[in-house]
Amino acid sequence: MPELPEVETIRAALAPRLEGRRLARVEILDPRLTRPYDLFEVAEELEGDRVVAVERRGKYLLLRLESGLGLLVHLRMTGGFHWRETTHERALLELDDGTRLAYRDVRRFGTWLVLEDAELEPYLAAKNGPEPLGPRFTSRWLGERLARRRAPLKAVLLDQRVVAGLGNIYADEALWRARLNPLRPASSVEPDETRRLVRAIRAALAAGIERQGSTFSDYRTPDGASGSMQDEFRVYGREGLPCPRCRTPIAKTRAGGRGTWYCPTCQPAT
DNA sequence: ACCTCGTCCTGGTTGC
DNA sequence: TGCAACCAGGACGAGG
Repeated sequence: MPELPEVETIRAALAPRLEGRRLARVEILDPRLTRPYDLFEVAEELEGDRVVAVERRGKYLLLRLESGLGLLVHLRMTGGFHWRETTHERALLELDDGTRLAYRDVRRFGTWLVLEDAELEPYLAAKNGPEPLGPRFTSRWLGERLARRRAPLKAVLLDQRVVAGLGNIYADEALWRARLNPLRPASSVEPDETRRLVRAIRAALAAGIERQGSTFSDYRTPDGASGSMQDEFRVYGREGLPCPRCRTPIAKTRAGGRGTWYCPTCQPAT
């Protein structure tokens, strides 16, 4: 499931080969991709437009086009781009250099949205809080958001308006690094714990980017390569295995409706 | 306003 | 061995 490190890895792989290229052909193979809008006409409109930048905001990929339009892609669970032919292709981009770029999405949760230049910023700002690796994500900001929420800490971290880009995996990994229990009410987190959490979120995501994301089911880079972050998971998916810090068996619970792994010793309930 | 839960979707895993 | 039920989860909408 692509989270910030996986989306950033995909962005970095696409940018050098997309930027400056014209979209010679745009084909939507699965109409669900653009639901609730009908993108078939817009797809035609995109043809001939030139990609000027490939950006990432939270878990969104943004293809900025010369005309001012932006193609906003959310990969959800199983979306991804592939330079080579693959299965479960839901859309195709053909570039003016003859290159074929396929959009693959087994489970079809992913979405494509085309917005005008002026609409992009308001849309992204409404969906996403600060970038966790950027200067706006401070312990003060996070502390203010946590203070007003009684939901489990992990559930609040999965709220993209609080911090953009965390998903189920990196939320668990960050909480382990910060030694915080995922089920604690968010408002119970103290200022020094919030500072630890900010550093832990940054470290967990930076490690993921460095390792080109984590591949254990579906995610691949556009070149078909696997990430290696899954070999570095401290808690995610490791029920019963020893905590890397204290050797206590990792426990599994549910938080915010999601499978949640943590160390009962390092991450005590209170 | 906040919180929880169901929904979307498919393939891999589990259990009988 | 076969097949159905279950499970995974990001975002969103319904309902409390």
